[in-house]
Amino acid sequence: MTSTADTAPARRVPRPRADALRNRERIVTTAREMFVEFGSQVPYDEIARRAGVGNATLYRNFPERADLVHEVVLSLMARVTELAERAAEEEDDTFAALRRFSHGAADERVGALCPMLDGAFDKDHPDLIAERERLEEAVQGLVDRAQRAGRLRTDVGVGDLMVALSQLTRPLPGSGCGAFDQFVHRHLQLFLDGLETPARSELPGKAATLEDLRRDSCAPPTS
Amino acid sequence: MTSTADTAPARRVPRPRADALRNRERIVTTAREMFVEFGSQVPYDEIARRAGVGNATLYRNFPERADLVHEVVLSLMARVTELAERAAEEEDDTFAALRRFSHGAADERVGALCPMLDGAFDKDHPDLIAERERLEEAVQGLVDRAQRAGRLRTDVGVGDLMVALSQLTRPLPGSGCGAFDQFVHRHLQLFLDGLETPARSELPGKAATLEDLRRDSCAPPTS
DNA sequence: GTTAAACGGGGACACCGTCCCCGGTTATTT
DNA sequence: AAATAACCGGGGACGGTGTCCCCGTTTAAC
Repeated sequence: MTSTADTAPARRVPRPRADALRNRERIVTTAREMFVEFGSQVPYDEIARRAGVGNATLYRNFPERADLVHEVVLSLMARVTELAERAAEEEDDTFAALRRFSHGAADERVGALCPMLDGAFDKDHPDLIAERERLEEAVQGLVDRAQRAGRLRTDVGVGDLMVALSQLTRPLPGSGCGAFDQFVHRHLQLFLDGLETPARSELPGKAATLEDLRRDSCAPPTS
Repeated sequence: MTSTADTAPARRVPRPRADALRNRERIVTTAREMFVEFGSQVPYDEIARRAGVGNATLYRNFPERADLVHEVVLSLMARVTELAERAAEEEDDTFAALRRFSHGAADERVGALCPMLDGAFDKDHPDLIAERERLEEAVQGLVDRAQRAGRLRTDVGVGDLMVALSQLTRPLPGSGCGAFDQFVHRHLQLFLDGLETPARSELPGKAATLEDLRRDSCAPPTS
């Protein structure tokens, strides 16, 4: 299937084995789920077990935990960005686009992005900056459109949406069961209802941009 | 052992030392904060350090971790219950009462109740059941009143409110900083706006009672 | 069929949280 | 104010757990 135009260089065969690729994919997927559920400090061996691979495979693919976190965050951001872009493209109603994006992001467990905030990996990696800019642009576009159309209250920002989205979609710790998944979309829907115009109350504080999040989230906890 | 009945009129020393009581109080308060921030598995020594007491004092007061969790949950539930009762009593506007309670509960970090769900302590303790009934009654009263007054949409239940409240007020893992505190009340306010009548959208699923929560949240994750 | 990369499990090492012991301190009693 | 006993707090040993490597086996690729 992968008919990549590799005119074999004289050096070595650049083809990784098929099962190796499959395992790597399984690991990233599993890690994303477990990061959301238990945080990015979840034991390596647990990830390996749930992914159905040996722990050595995990260590071979991601010698540093930061590598794995990086990969997970990157893949998730890409998926969420695509969600935002497609929602903007395919929905005429600006607020419906926002709803669609939000529910989609919830399904993707966008809460997994919170390891971005605990300094356990390189926030300034080029890949990450690039992907982040795409994401910001896409979501900011959704917000702007809805606000310009007078459907979304103007006292909220992208940061508000993303943080609330993360919070509402996080599973309760310990309970591995999906019992709360049924609530996630209910509560998200209620939150979105609150975002719609006309505004029903005055909000404390000020609208949060993604810039605000990055800046404020780096305070050392104890020092 | 100590002389029992002949010298002292009271058989037991009726007075624990003043600083002992003070320390115990400090411990519970600190533990509540740290449970919210890091979960109920936070190291004992850390709690002691932040509370400004020696670790031995902590172990002397709460030999089992379950004892400490029990105490924290109980005190938190009591405070939240009181919030609900006072809100119902002092606010004429039914929806304003709901708002006041919700923001108060957010300040109390009601998200700390989620350790209730990881089986790390006795859910069936008499004290706990009693306090839980008081809490349910109080909050249910707020909800009923607002719904009967036509201010609160009727497709939501107490469970929806409590779960969303917990989710929105949970601090992000790792980031010990309170940078997100400023967002909590904003997002809660937005959520509450979504709860008000008239309903702006149709919710998926069905209204959640507290009964639903208790039943669904006890599935063993992996064992 | 041959080759070598990839796999998976077992186990040693190191780190961290738990828990106890004991000298010093502080509140209470006369 | 001095005596007394309970309480406090830090240091350190023990045990558990996560990390990481080694090696025999499997499996995809040629």
